[in-house]
Amino acid sequence: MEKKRTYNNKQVEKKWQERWLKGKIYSPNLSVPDKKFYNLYMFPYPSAEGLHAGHAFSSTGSDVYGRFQRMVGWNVFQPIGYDSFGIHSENYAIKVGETPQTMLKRTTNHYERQFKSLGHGYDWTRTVTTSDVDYYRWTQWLFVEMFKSDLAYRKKVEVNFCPSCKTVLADEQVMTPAQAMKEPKNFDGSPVAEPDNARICERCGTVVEKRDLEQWLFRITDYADRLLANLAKIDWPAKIKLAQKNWIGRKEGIEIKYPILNSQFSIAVWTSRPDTNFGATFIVISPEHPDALKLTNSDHRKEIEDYIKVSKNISKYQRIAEGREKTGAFTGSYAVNQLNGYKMPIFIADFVLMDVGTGAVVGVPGHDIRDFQFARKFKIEIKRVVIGTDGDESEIAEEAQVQEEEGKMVNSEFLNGLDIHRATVKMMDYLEDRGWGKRTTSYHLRDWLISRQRYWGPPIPMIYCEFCAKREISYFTKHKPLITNHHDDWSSFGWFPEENLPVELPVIQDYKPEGTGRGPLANHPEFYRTKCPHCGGEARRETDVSDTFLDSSWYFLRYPSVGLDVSHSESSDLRTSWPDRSLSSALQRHQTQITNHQSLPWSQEVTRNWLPVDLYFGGAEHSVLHLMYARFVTMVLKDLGYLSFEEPFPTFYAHGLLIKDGAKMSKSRGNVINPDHYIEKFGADALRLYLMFLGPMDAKSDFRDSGIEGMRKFLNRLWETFVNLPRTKHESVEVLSKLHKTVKKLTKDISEFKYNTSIAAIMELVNSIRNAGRVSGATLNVLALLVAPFAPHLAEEVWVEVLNKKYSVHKATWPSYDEKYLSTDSVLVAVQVNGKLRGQVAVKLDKAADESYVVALAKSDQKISNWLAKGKIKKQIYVPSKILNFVI
RNA sequence: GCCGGGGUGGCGGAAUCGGUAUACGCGCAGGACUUAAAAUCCUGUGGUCGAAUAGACCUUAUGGGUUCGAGUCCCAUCCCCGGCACCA
Repeated sequence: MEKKRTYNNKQVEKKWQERWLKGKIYSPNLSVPDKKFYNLYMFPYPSAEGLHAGHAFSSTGSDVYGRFQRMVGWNVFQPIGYDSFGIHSENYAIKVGETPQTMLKRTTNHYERQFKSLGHGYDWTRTVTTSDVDYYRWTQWLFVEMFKSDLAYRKKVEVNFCPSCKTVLADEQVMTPAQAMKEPKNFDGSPVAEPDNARICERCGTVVEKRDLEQWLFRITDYADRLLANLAKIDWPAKIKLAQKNWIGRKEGIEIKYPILNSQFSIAVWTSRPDTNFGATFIVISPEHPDALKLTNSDHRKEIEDYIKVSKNISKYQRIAEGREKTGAFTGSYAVNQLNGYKMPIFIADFVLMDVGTGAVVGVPGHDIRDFQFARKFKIEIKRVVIGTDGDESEIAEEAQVQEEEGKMVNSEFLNGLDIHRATVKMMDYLEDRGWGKRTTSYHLRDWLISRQRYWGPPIPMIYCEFCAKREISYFTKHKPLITNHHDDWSSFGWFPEENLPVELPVIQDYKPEGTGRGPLANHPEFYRTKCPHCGGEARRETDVSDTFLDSSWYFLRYPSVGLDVSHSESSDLRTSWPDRSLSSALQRHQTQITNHQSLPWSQEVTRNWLPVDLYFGGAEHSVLHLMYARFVTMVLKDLGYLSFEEPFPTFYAHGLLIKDGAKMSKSRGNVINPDHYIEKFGADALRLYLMFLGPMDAKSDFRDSGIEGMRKFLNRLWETFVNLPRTKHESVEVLSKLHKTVKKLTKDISEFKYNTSIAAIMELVNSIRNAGRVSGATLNVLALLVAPFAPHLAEEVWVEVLNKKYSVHKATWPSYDEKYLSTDSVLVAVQVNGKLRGQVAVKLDKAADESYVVALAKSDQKISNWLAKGKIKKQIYVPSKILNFVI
């Protein structure tokens, strides 16, 4: 009797992990551009001691795909790194009472050990850590390029400020409690007034405040149209594209100027619905509107001033909260609707926001719910100018009668009878012809706020010289902007980029934020004191650091070039990749410099061969943050001539969320899963299989401890199958057929990320083999390959040790669907179900048998009887459809 | 409110083109092995009625429709999840 070998998962997994690393199995030669597959997993930010189960879930999903691609013949490059700069890591360092440097040294080691213990096929010779000076000098370089392109500028802006994190947040980082999945809390501990409408810090859940601060911004809005248009070209989940589309929020409209009665002034409003303008009966402007007081009559001054004062103390988010009673105050002046001479009273009301449109709204109460509510309250005339689909022509007295969507124009002179969409176009033409309005497009997207008043980030590499500022000298005095030319809409005087990068982040002890509106570096003269690059006089470095999302906006460009000495010139010519449109001379000079080059953050050759990313695998929570910023940065780099493509991730797959026992994992629930525990107890293969078996990759998956036991059992049975099941030369028909089907199913399912059904199919196959009680070596070969993406350690062990192969299973070729098992007969059968004739089935066996049976639709049993009588049906048998394929 | 995606056993979830609904796994029940337990293996397992491993009826959120045939297609209703939202 053969001696039973039992499966020691711990020993096997450790052995192969070491061998893979030593043999550099997963470190491809990137100078081979053929059949390249850049498989990218969204790198984690270290804000805890190590990985949580969500990382294990999503990274395994990415790894399975990478391993599969490798087996079907692609040269797969699968890197990993750490998004270690930024607020998440800094907050964690503060929490554990360490410097970020100390904390990261420990935790990134832990992350690395965990990633390795999961058995992922990462290229450990090419990793990226965004807080390494080798990396962030290039993040700073990117900032400088932005500045030189005139895409970076300073502006005093009303910013979101988190009093707990003591920093400014981008709009995208401010969320509702539901979005952030956090309980809202006030900084001072007081109860949150309207928790559902609160806007909180994405990171800590504190209700954000509004502050006016001078900040650096990137002109992402200049790229709004391109970001929108390109969505059609990329293969991303529809919901992510939709989120980006909504976030960009492009709307065609028109800016209309209304003269003010008895005054030389006019008021500009923006509207997307000029068609209803004959029904306009009032104007509302925002309390922050610069002309608010100018438009106010002396006898209304007191009232208006009081109103503005009160509205200042209400947060923006409360102001626009739905269902809130309208408030407002009359300025005493009127604007004239030149279409019909109507005198429209001008009000100030807080529901109008200064940063939307022109900060002024024309009120059409008959056809806008919000305007209707306002008109009701202030007893303003309500005119009907549209008859909706309900045909109602009566006076509009109820909110339900307010028709916003569809209809035909009435009471609108030259528009009468037109459908509202055609009327809109006609009205725009009319207004433009007379010079009363101008078509403009409005966007929801705002410029990207880059500055952070924090310590743990790349110092913004800019220098401010007061002396030069006074003399109105700046970088742009000598240099032309490379891309756009906005520098005259902000004062760039005194600002110069640091050419000698990196600007190193000093190691300081007092790195915690103070909430003063300035970063901790502002307390360190040894950092900020410097010389002006222009006049050589005393100057001051910028002490803000850049947003974390700048670090992660380009990391995928870095990976393939890690370890290459790219600071020497590569004689490659980028000219072919230059944009066709006419270039400014400044940009042309710049591109000549690139070609001749100087240093770059990446090798041009490797980048040309390996980018863009072939599959980007990550979470949907970055829909409008990282995924938008990375696209923007890539477009800019393309325009500057550094890259030949403008979409970094042509294919993106968004994985779902991992929950535990039906609830979201959280520390307060005490249901956070540490993958280490499960790897220790069940092994990495069991954990991988279980995580992938839970459910569809893109849905919420529910982790239950009892389930993983089953996977361990399955792995043992699998091992038994390889080692102890009696061998045979002739495989049974059942097993062959099943094997056949499984190969086919997996090939399709894995490429569509249907991992759970893939694993189920493998289990079925194994059950079928074990029921047969014997197995052929050929079948085992195929089985090992099928299992390999999911349970790489076990697959490797049986491949090399049991099946005596000389090379790694991951270098083996994925099995193909072999047609030779198929018969060439063809029969036409009638199917009986439960003794009743249920239809005629033509079963063709000449080609792929198990997919090509065709159900011929018989209109009735009578018809089948007829067919039978006429001999059209050659054979009538009872066929349980489950075994239909075998009967064939 | 608008725009997406869903609703299938005790649970996670399967089901190409409309063709025996509930694959695979968990759980549960019974059995084998064992002094016993664990582990392992075998059998059963949608519901109701039924002594039944006889048989019948019902069953994919609810109600209707198309079809020889509907989880799947169409209409209506209810519920859940995600995105957007006084955006002019």
